[in-house]
Amino acid sequence: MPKVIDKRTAILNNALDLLVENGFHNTPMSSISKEAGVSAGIIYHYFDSKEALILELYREIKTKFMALLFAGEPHKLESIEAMAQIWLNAYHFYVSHPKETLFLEQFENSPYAKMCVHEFEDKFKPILEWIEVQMNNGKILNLPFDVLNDLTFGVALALAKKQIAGTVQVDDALLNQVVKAVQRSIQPE
Amino acid sequence: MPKVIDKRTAILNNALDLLVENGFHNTPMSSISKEAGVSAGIIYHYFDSKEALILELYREIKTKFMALLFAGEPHKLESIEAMAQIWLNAYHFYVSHPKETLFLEQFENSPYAKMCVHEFEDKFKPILEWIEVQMNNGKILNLPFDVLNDLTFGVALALAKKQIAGTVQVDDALLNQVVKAVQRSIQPE
DNA sequence: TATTCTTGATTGAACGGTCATTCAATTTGA
DNA sequence: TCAAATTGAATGACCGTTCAATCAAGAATA
Repeated sequence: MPKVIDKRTAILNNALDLLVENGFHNTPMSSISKEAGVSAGIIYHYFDSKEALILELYREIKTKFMALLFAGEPHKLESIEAMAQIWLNAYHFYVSHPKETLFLEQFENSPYAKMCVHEFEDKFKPILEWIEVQMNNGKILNLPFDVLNDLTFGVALALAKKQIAGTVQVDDALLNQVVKAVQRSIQPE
Repeated sequence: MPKVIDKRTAILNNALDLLVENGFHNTPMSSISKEAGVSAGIIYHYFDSKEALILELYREIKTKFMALLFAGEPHKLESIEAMAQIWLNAYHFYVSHPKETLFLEQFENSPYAKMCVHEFEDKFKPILEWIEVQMNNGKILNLPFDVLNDLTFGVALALAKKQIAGTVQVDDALLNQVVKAVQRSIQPE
């Protein structure tokens, strides 16, 4: 029985680099195989198609992201502090995994998105319930979840993308200011 | 001398529809010509290449957006009200020009972006100066411009995209709440 | 131990489809 | 009559995918 996973992960790793660098459509399978040091055909031994390869990459990255999102046991924290914890978890994932972040962005803004974003929806259930409780307690503005998302995590992503691009230098003081601004925006006056 | 501009704008209009619907790379020139009711070759009479066509579309849309962004003479308004005015201008452009908005998004998240986004940078000069004044007066948090942007216009864009996608229904009351939330986030406590 | 056997891994040339672009020929309209 | 507009078939490049052939290595056999 031959090795296994080495070549598969080599393919995935190099695919990530190239897909982020050149975009999905300007990344030929041939360039992925070349960069990974394997033959053109072998990719089709591990993946059904280019699309399947990209979907698999998405699933792996998104799973890793989800795991880190709820790190630090935010459910044990009180009220608005839990939100700050999750917000910072998201932000730190983004800036410490730039390639993964840019991949997720490209993926979720592509036609592929429809095919499997729903797979991760139920991971958000606990956070949705938590938000409902906070709203009922008057701790958080009573807004649709998607709108709250734009006001909070959307800002984290946008800021991280600027940091990744080098457009802004985000130090701890600035990050703190932004967290407070985000909290202020979603709290009743 | 034959007509002129009809065919050119027919090409641009149909290109916009198709590029937004199918993405840049899944929109063959042949489909654009077919949809516009012209022959395949004529596009190259009006545009040097597919890339040139896309760049031209971007320039026209971005120019239209910029013009509307500063409508209502916000410079005559006081303080934080001006910001709300511009914010609403942006939001209303987005929701009333969904195809244009999705095109801008796709364009600015593509490799094309580097080629001409800088062309519109100086249009922002006046707003930058206005912000500096507000900061010095303690009306706005002293944050880098890009960060302020994410906290304000980034939210407008994200919300508009959800509205376009039909994910959330944004009525005037909700919009008002969001504007206030955004204002709160960038004001010193 | 030495020799097949077997099965998955691996190769890379070749196929087929798509698409941006070209251009010789034709049409249009002043 | 001329120049610009227009056509659409042809060209050539690119790229996803296939596949017949080869390889590698453990299992079975002698």
